[in-house]
Amino acid sequence: MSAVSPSFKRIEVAPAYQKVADAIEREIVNGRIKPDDPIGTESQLVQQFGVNRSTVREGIRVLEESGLIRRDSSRRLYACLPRYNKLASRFSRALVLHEVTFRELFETAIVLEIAAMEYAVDHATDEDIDAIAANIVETEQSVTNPAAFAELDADFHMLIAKASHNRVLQLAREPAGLLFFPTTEMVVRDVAEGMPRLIAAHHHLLDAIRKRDKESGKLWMRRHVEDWRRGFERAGNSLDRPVERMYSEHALLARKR
Amino acid sequence: MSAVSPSFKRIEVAPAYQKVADAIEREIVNGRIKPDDPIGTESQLVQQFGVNRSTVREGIRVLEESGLIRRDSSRRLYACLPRYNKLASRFSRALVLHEVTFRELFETAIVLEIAAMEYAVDHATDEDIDAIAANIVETEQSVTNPAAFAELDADFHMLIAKASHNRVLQLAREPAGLLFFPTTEMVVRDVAEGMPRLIAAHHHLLDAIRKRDKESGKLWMRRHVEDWRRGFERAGNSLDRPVERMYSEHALLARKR
DNA sequence: ACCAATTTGTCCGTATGTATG
DNA sequence: TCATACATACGGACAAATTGG
Repeated sequence: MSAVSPSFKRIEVAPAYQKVADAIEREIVNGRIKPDDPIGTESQLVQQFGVNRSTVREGIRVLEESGLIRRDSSRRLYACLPRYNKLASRFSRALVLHEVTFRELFETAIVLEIAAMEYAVDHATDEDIDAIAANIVETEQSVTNPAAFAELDADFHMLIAKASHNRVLQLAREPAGLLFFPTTEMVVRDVAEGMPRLIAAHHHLLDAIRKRDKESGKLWMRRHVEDWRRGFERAGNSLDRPVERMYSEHALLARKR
Repeated sequence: MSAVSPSFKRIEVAPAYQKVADAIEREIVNGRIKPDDPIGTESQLVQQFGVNRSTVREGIRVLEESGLIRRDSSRRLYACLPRYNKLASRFSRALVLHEVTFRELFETAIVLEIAAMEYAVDHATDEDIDAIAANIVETEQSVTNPAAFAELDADFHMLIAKASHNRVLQLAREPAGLLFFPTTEMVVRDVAEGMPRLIAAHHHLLDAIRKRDKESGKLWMRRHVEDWRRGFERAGNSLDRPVERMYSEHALLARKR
């Protein structure tokens, strides 16, 4: 039927604001615009793209939300690296909306925490170890304040992940961690032996890192997370209950600047 | 000094478009607006919030980008659940921009893939098994096409994760997977025995699921991922090389609708 | 299949507050 | 302190697309 086969290129049809966002995104992802490079003022973008200011602004909002650009104190635009924390809370929010269960959270957290511990034993620096030790001291001093205690427990596990010096692992464990560790407060409130057991476990984990004893580290992390599960169930919760919407609000506070 | 302690509440100061976005987000996260519920037209939102339409539109762009609302074919606004895929590609892009190394990717992927396999052995349904079997048949038929072959390998691991019936794990492994598996194409091009070894491993993994043999499943998955690493290095790459920007473009194609 | 009403995408002009030099 | 540049927000406008008769 066709006399010739023209093989036209696909016509790109997208709203103007999207094209603006894509164009700037491309420059950043390709590295032609580096982090902290200025993007230019809105008026300049208006001129460069030949679209209206409102259109440029919509495109900018998209990039701000995805964390590729930010505004400094003077609201000038700069490129930046997406913050892990922000990405992780988006992730967490999605998990809550999908109504995942604590079992799913637990199953994932246990492997990621053990992996973080394994690599922390290999790669922890003296600074990492000092930070973890300081965290344990603080934790021991906050046994009368379950909320602060739970916060410090979350920090402990974050420090372990940081000590692994594996950013992918750090990023992968954070969404589950954001939802997982707030329950610590509930557990230590309801289970009397919760706090001392947790502190003892943290000591053993730090010791394992100091001694570069990988097997001991993995073992104690497994016990530690399993302990959380027992406490969670002893506090009267079922692992098959979905993560409640309430938690998301708690967890999402972190992302507010 | 102070005669009275007034204890005023913190004054919330934020741009109008942000308040619009936050207000709608709150309704969705709280569940008062459920997925697929209509959000209303821009004009309605203008009336309800008492702000300008441009302001409403900026707020909408933010929520669209974060995946909480979408527009259907008629561009009407609906609430929706954030898609895993979109979140994962944002994550992957961040990893690329942070210039993480293949070692970090590999260390994380190996624990997540093994965990996915472990739970897949427990929870895979007949449908899951059929889908995996079909994938293997397709893979065997595409040994002459490395690109399609690599794509099917990525699908295989996605199917394993799906068979785990753990959405947190599915979500956690996807960002690393998006960056990890595109390299399969490179490996099977450069290493002659790559394809048959990969296919054999997939067969063993499927067998393990069928026989509900968790130890065999974990063992073969470990071998399989280690095999990738050997192939990667044999193809002349260093694990300590950062994931290149190029890969991101490849991986990001997935998110385009 | 045609038409009227609605809605979105985009644009223009303007006012206001604020940051910077 | 003042002036300038800039971000935020507003009101109004119009064409194209979509909807619902």
